[in-house]
Amino acid sequence: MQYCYSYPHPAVTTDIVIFSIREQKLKLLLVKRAREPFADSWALPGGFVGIDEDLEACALRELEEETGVAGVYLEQLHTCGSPRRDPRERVISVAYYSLIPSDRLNVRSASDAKAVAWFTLDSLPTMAFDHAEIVSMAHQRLVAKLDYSTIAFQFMPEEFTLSELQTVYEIILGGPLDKRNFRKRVLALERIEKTGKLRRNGNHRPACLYRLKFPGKVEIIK
Amino acid sequence: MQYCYSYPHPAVTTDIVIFSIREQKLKLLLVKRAREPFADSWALPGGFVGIDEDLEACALRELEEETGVAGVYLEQLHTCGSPRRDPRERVISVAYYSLIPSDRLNVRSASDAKAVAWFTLDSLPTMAFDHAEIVSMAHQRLVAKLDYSTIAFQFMPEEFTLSELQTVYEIILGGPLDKRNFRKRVLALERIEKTGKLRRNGNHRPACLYRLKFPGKVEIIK
DNA sequence: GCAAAAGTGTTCCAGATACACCCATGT
DNA sequence: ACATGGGTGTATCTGGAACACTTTTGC
Repeated sequence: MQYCYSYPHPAVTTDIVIFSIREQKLKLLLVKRAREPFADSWALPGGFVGIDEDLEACALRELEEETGVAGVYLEQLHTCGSPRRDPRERVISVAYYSLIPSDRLNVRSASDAKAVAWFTLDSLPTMAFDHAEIVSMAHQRLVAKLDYSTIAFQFMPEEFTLSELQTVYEIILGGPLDKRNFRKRVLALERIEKTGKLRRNGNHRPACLYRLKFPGKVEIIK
Repeated sequence: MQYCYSYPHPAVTTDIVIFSIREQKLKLLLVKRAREPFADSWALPGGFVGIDEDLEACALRELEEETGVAGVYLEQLHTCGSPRRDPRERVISVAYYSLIPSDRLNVRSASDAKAVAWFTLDSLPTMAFDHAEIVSMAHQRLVAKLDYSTIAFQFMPEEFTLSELQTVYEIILGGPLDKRNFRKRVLALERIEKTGKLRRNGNHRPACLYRLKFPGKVEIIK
């Protein structure tokens, strides 16, 4: 079967930068390419957009195929279309990034026989295509959004403690935060509430558990 | 001549939201479509991406074709790819927005027989495709960027007065600003400098002229 | 000398920052 | 009783907001 046009058409893909907090580090998910080009290189999960498929739907589908998770935060990042970024044909890629709560551990190890692994940002392998650039943009955007949005909440499981939330901010920002100021600020947002439950975790006072008032909703603050 | 692929490919276009300050208003440039679909509707300037053409190069080309201006600020906004946004075939559009200095008046009235006109944001005509959404996103982005970047400087001609710059901010933000606070803030950025020249403009004290220290460069501030 | 825009500093307030101790639990 | 992380309030600092008069020119 052939699909013919009176002028040349590019192919269009989506690629997804999938962030999560794992083992107290900010990590992202890469897949090992099975086929040429860049066979055996690591790359962002992604794939071709179906001819009747919405761009975001495509990204969500790829996300679920690679990680087995659905219903997570997804945002469009940038569209890369340099004419020679793919040696096969002209490919324009719409990049998305996604934040996955730490408790969604059921990442399929190898959905369609591809190796899948989490990498920290400071130990990234050489990546296929222009994926290193995309990752860099996504990271910048994530860090910027911590400041002026509630995006970090998307890393949290359904119930979490304020200390856990603070740790997430500290991991992404790369430095310690003052506990009292952090709590004051985050509670003043009025976007989280106590569940009433406590978490007993070790030889110390149990922590109050919180939940998001508006799960899935990322708001601009300030 | 036919171009054939083993699976269906979408078409890709760029569309450009062209902002400028004209007659003390924030306006944007629209073109009247000559052909179907949406013949005689107003639409954003834009067109198909050449198979070997970079996305940004395509936007710049369209921009120059419609306005006759080159070397202006251009930024990628969003990629729209809803499957039914164009009735002809699947078209994915990479939207850009652009800021044009007020003195670049040489907008070609009708480059290729199309009507071209400037519209204020509160008197926009019904627009083709999803262009109204794109305009709305571009406007939001512009307003947001005023706050945390030096983007507004891109509306200025080579030489300008502080009052003119303040007027640009007031027009976009839609309200008056305090003159002393405005000057303090904008000079503290250290991105503009006196040319040494004065502008005599009426029955009053002449104003110092300023120029950008880094023309074309938009920086994040704060 | 009068009208009209250019230019210039200080006070005040709110939001961010710095900082230290008691609490509840497990061993 | 002690070790461990959980939880809380106040003083200070800093950047933004409010605000009014003098200067230079053209008529």
